[in-house]
Order: sequence, then C-alpha cells, then structure tokens
Amino acid sequence: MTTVKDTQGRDTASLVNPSAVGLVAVIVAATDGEPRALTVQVEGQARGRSDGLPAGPLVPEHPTLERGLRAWVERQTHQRLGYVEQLYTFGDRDRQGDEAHGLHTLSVAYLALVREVRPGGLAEASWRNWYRYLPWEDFREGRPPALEEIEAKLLAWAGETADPKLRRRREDRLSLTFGLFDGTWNEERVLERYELLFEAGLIPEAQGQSGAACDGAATGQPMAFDHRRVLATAIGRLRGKIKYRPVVFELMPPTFTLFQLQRTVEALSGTNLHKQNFRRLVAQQGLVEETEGVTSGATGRPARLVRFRREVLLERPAPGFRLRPAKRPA
Amino acid sequence: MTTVKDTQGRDTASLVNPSAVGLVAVIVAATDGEPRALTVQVEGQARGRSDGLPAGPLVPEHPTLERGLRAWVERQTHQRLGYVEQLYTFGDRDRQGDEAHGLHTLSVAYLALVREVRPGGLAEASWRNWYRYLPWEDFREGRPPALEEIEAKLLAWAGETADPKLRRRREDRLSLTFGLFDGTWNEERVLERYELLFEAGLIPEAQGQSGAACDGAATGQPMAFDHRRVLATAIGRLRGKIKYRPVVFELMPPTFTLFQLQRTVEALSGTNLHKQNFRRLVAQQGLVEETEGVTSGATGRPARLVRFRREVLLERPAPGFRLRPAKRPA
DNA sequence: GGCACAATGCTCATTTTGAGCATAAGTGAG
DNA sequence: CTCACTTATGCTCAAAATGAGCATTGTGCC
Repeated sequence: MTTVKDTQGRDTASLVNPSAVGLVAVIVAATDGEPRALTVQVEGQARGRSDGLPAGPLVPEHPTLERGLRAWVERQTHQRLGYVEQLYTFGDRDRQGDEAHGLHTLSVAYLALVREVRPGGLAEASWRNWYRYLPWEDFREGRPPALEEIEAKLLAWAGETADPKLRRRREDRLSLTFGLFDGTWNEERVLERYELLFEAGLIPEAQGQSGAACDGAATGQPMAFDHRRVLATAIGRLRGKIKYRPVVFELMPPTFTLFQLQRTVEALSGTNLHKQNFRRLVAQQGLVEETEGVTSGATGRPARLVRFRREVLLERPAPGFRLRPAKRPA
Repeated sequence: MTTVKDTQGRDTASLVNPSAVGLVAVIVAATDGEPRALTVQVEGQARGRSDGLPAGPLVPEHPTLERGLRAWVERQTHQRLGYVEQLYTFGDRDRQGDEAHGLHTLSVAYLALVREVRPGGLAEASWRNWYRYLPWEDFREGRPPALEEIEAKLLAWAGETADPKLRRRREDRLSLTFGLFDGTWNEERVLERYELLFEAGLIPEAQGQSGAACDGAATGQPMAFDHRRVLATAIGRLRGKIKYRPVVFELMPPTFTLFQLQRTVEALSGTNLHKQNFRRLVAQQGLVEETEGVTSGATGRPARLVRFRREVLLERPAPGFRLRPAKRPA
C-alpha cells in the first residue's frame, strides 16, 4: 500500500474525514426559442414542495463521476445526455441546506445539453424556462422590469452600511455585476449577480435573512437547497462557452434554419443579436452546411435548412460565436 | 429535518456512501521568465520518491473548500495565496493511484497564482519548471525536440489497431490535439494531449501499460498519482484564462517592465509573441500605468517600469490578453 | 396583382490585427 | 571617445474582422 506524507510529515494517504458526496445536474434544452432546465419536485424545505434540480448520490460502482451521472440521469429521466461537462464542486458548509449528519457535504455539479425534450419519463420531472428562476437575466425584450425593484433594493443595501470602505466595495460590486452606475451589463456574470442578491438578502433561500426580500416577482422563483446557485453557475458558464466553442448545436435538431439557431443563442445569452451579422459569422466560420430542405407553412420567405458541420470539431480553432449585441429598435 | 426524494421516490437526502475527499493545489509562480509549480516529495509509488503536488485532506472545520485549501497551503508552505480558483474534481476510480480503502476517492483540485517565490517553508517543497513534466508543451524555442519521438510513437499507436473506425478516431484525435497532419497547435489543449499520451501508454504513471513507453526524456518526468494530469488541467485552464482575464498580473511583482510581462505570458502559453503588438495591446487595453522608475544595469536601453491598474478589474469587459503568436525568425 | 413578412445579399465606414521599419538610449570593447 | 550591440519605443501600412444598414427576393394572403 502506498503511503503519502504531506510536507509536515503527517500521513494523509487515506484522507480521513469521509464526506457525503452528491451529484447535481443542470440539464439544458432549448425549444421554441426558450432556454429550459429539467427540474424535479422536492419535498421539505419550509414552504412545502419546491422545484429542484435532478440530484442523486455518488454511486461507487461507476468508474468516473461523469459516467455515474449519465447513468442515473438517463435512468431517472429517460433523457439521453449528449454533451456533459463538469461545472463546479460546491462545498460550503452553510449553503447546502442539509446539515443533518456530521459529514461534510459536497455536491459535484454538471452541465448537460440535450437535443430533444421528451415529455419526461417521470411525472415529477418537468422542463422550465430558466428565466423563471432568474428573471433579471433576460434582456431579449429589453431591460427586464424586475431590475427596477432589484436595483433599488441593492442600492439600499449598499447604503445601509456605515463603514465607508465596505460601502465602497459594495458599490463597486454593484457596478461590476449589475452595471449599476455605468449602465454596463456583462451577460456572463450570472453567478456573481446571484451571489450579490443572496448576500443582500434578496434571495428567500438565504435562511435567517431579514424578511425584507423582494416579493418574488422581481427575484424569481426559489429553488430547493442552493440549486439556484447551481443553475446560475451553469448559465454563466454556458453563456461564456458558446462564444468560443460550437456547443449550441448540441441543443439544435439535426436540421434547422439560421434564424432558429440565432434564436437559440439569444435565448441562452439573454440578448438580441444583429441578424445579418450573425449569419455572416456562421457562414464565414463554416459552422453549418446547407441541406436540400426549406421551411414552409410559416409566413415570409421560406428559409433554407442547414445542419451542423461536425467536421469543424476537428478543425483548427474550433470556433463558437462571438456574440455581438444589436441595438434594440424599441 | 428535511427529506428529499429523488424522482424514483427513493430517499437521497443523506447521500449515503461516504467518500474520501482530498484537496490538491497547483500553485503557480513565474520567475525569471519560467513557469513554475510548487512540488513536494512523495514517498511510495514504485520507484521510491517522486514529485507530487501539495495535497491534503478536506478539513471539515472550514466553511468553504477554498478557505480550507488556503488555510492548509499557507500553513504548510508558508506561501500566501493570492488568486485561487477551483479547477476540477477528479473522481476516476482507477486513476487516483490509491485504492486501499473501500471508499470512493475524490480530489478537488485548485489553481493558485502567487507572486513571490519564497525559498519554501519546507525543505521538501520546491519550485519546479512545469515543462519538466510536460516538455512537449514548450514552443518558445521552436518546436520542442520531444515531439519527434512522441509523434512517431503516437502514429504507431494509431496504426496498431485493426479496426478502421477506431483507427480513424485515433488519427482525428492526433490531428486535433497534436496537429499531427495539419501542423496546427492549440496551446490550450494541454489536458487532451496528456490524456492521449496516457491512453497511448506513453506515460509511465499508467500502470499495467506496455513497457514500450518513451525513455522519459521525451515524455517528461513523472509525478506521483495522477498529479501530472492535474498539472495539465491547470496549465490548460491558465492558458485559456489569460486571454480574457487579467490574471497574469497575479504573478508579477508590484512593478515590472512590459517585456517582463510579455515573458511571463509567453512562459505560461509556451509560445512567443510579437513584441510591438503585445505592448500595443497592453497599452490600448489600459492594463498598466507608468511609474517613475526605469530599469538599469542590464544591457540595452532601460525600460520604463509599470504597474497593474487594479481599476481595470472594475471596468467593463475586464480584458485579458488575446495571444498572437509571432513568426519565429529561426 | 398588391401586401406584409421573413430570408438573403451586399455595402461601407470603422476597428482590430499582423508584420515590419526606424529611432532612441544605454552598456561594453577597443 | 566612438563604434558595435542590445533592448525599448514609436509609427506605418495593408489585410481582416466588425457593426450598422439598405436593397432584393420568395412566399402566403387577400
């Protein structure tokens, strides 16, 4: 048996202190131009049932974490997972929402992208528009109305401290994440925004917070445990990733129009894009190839159906999309 | 107490199956234009002692994983950690190198960037040029000689299978990761290259492999357990990150010249950059501001000393470097 | 045929890159 | 003291990538 000593000479081989480890999955699909996550019903947690992400224990039988995750998700939801990527491992003692046993609790979170939305193997599993939980993240229809109330409360939170340094720090964070003073918005900072709201006590999941939270319309629907945090992590990661890796195609049907593709990218990023430039980009990058088919039935000129060129995965820079927000006419 | 049922109705609240969890740290510094990682001596493992990354158990006392990591690294190595980021959680059953106990073993790996290279609190800890372990990743002096031998062996590996589909897949991977047929090299695919070498049996750490591995000069010095894999993950992540976040500055002294900065970026990315364009980029992005000082003593015209503009962290796109490889004159 | 509505094609002014040339300012040798 | 050499800095120029729009082309519907 191998022996390891850390640099102090203590034996660390066995890594004592066994911990409880769980897996959580953010399973994403995009249908009808809306970004959706697969959710399940979770009991307990103060107000009866609430939505949660599919989660399960780490099963020792599986050779790798990812394989374990694939196995039980596919069994549980009858949803075959295509693209899977590890997101983050959460281990905060006070954020897990489950402190019953003495073990340290970890959750290893994964992001999965799936193509089709089956009705759901289980009655309790359902697809939900992810902006239901994070309404301030959707800028497709212009600035989300939820932001008015949120900004007011955040400003109040920043102002409620006497310490000028702390106050300054809070204001800097408001500026950086919500673009509060300079009107800037970086769509990738989803987690930072959520965490800020959490700290400011605007997230009901934060136990022991002052009851002065938003009424829920503005700060979205809660989820069980810290699952909204996991969801926020997933969205942020995905928004970043589509810019430099062609992962959106994992969400598209075998054949689609450029505009459907654009709608999907917009759904994920929560912004609108300039149509002509978007298609120029896609064409130029050689991400798709034309098929015979065209759309029909809908109003307007029929669109050509295209399909993803799998070969690009083998080509040089393996590009994604660099998002370029369009000015909204409204 | 809360109760959670998964979608099958089984109770998953307690996430049974306790696991052993360890923390591993890739602590990076850059001195004299060389990228270095902090290593410790590890006993056991076939051939006596070998280099390993600082690792320790997850201590339940700490509120978060990151805090726990910071605490024991600082205590163990007397090295204060600045920037810390979670890298990845490894949980392969057969890659951990430690299967003594029945528990599933996880390692949560972190990447840390530090500014100064203290002589090392412990005699057993030492800074090592990271290319010692991954020599094929350094293109600063032109194509690494190690690649000749590696490519030959990889081609042989691809060719040794009869199944044409598998063979095709292997060749595609060689092309994608090592640019074998199209001469392309993506410096971020460090992990993919390492894993390919591992699968091809060219990495001594792979137990039960055919002894036909490279002699070590080409495939670098081994590390304990799967620590080279962790290191490869860290390098790949860091190479990607410096392109869009100003993290290099975590490695720089308070004041430095633009050329030192360039050397550091080059050290990390393993490529050479076009000098004039590099400084134009840095200037234009407003990443640094001038100081009074200039260098002296060395040969050549003295260079102005600059310092990182911390404010950029609060500014809009929070840019990093977009690396642009320069043509090597040689 | 005439409309309304998307899908497509193309233009044009800016910026952003990639590559170099030219000059400036020290050090060390003879 | 001057020349040779070395590294730091300034600047130029052509090519490619972006950001915004205008113009045309097919279709389904009165």
